[in-house]
Amino acid sequence: MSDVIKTPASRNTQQKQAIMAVFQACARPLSSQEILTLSQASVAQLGIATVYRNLKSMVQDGVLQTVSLPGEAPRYELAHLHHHHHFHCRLCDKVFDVHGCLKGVHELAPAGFIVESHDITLYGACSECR
Amino acid sequence: MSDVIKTPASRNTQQKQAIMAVFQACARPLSSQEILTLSQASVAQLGIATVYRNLKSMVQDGVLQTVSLPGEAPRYELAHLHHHHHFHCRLCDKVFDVHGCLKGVHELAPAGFIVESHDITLYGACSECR
DNA sequence: ATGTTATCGATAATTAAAAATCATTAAGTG
DNA sequence: CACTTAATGATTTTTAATTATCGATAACAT
Repeated sequence: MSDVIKTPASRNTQQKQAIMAVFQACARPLSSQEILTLSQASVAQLGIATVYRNLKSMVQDGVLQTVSLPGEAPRYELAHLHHHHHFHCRLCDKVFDVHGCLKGVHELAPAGFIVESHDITLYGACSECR
Repeated sequence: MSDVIKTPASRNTQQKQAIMAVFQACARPLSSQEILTLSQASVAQLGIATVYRNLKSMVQDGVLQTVSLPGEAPRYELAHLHHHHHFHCRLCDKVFDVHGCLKGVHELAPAGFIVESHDITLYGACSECR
């Protein structure tokens, strides 16, 4: 007898494929509602519970990561992107990636504080909305 | 007869005084729970509903302003402080002010985007916790 | 093609933060 | 001091996001 615990085989469902395709097509952080709406173009009867289930498993699998912005419900983006920050459009509420960073961020902290990481969020109007 | 609508007189209660005193003593953003606990040193029987009520009116009156950090419930700080950012200690969960800012923050945005404001959040260990 | 079962979709339940309710208390005016 | 009523404190309700439930469906190994 084996002590090995069988991990249940995961299935490549149309729902999961549709969600993944949306992330690759959009290339920006998406809310659960955006994911639902955008994925329903491929799988019309998709439900919100399925979106949440897949987001959770895709984060656990390291495919996606959560994006937290001030005062906002979590959004999700593809994991393993290199260091970047975010722009939140006040008009359309969409979030976009901002590439690049700034020198001296960690030196802003008061003396005696140890800085391990940082987030920068920009606010304004995106190119579509301005 | 006058068309003037009388604004109900506000009262300078012990509860409100205690809450205000806590903000002046701490000089950092506080959560509703921190405000409750700290203010109970002055007014032992203080309830959370009173904290929420006073926070709301103090924000409306422009005395306090909300501080939103990624993935966190709102904190509150005295309004009219000059431009600053925040440090969130991963160990004690307290938030501290970070004075100063960086050049070129708004130039990080993609071409065609209009940046109106920004937030910088630092994460790590505060001087007490490190 | 068939059987097993992971996953689905619809909906109910849960959770945490904030707001509403209401009888009681106390601030501040006269 | 006495009175009016804003504000309180304990509690319930609401709200919004997420999770759990469960019968039905479809992925996929055989």
